[in-house]
Amino acid sequence: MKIASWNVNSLKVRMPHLEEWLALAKPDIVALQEIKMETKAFPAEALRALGYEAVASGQKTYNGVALLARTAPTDTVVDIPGFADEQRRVLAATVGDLRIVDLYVVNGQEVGSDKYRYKLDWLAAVADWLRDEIAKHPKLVVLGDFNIAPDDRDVHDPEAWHEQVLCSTPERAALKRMLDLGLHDSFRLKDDTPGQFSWWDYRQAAFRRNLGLRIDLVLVSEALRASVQSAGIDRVPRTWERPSDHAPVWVESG
DNA sequence: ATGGTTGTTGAACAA
Repeated sequence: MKIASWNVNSLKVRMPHLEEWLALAKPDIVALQEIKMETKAFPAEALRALGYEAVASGQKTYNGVALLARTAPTDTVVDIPGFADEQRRVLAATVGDLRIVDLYVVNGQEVGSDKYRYKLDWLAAVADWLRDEIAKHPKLVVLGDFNIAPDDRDVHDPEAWHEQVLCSTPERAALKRMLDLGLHDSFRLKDDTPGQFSWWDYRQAAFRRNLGLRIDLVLVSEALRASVQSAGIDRVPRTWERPSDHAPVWVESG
């Protein structure tokens, strides 16, 4: 069972890349972020033709998440319980015996900004929700664009990024509160080396110079931890023409 | 140098 996450930064632009990558990587479940389209525009039929059933929660211009699986996802939730939010950033569903939660975490723009405060409030609400989800569904996978680099191994230049957004102590503490529910960063179960990134800025030839951050994560619950065979980051689509700024990340379990 | 690139929408915003 291969489970992946990819921030595609516009599914309209990146649909050819998604199709190519599905054929290459053959994932069983894929969480997408930043589809940047309304739900009604989501290409469900094209994906079905490729062997994937899909659910989406989109909006005009920004955000938007979707979940693809070999069998139809059920029991879909698109709102954080008790947290009013017009932004379409979460999608939870059941696939087989797994509960999947796809997150497009708020970016936060700059430490101390209104958007940063929204990010921390949003993360707290999601953690509260996940506490209930993991109690109901022990086999839980939480994956997506977390917009947080878990620690300095995940940052190309920790000094430059020190206490900057995506790396600040309150953001990392919010992520730790999530992990403390009994979730594990699958990549770090298999690889403790620094310099393994999932996002590179479009500017300054950042990908070519590997000036990136690891901000896309696949978290697995304790019940799934021992089943993780391998985990990784697929840099290949980032080399393609007109790429997303994020690479797909994945875990193989079972 | 508060820069630079990309995407959506149509000059500004978000990342």
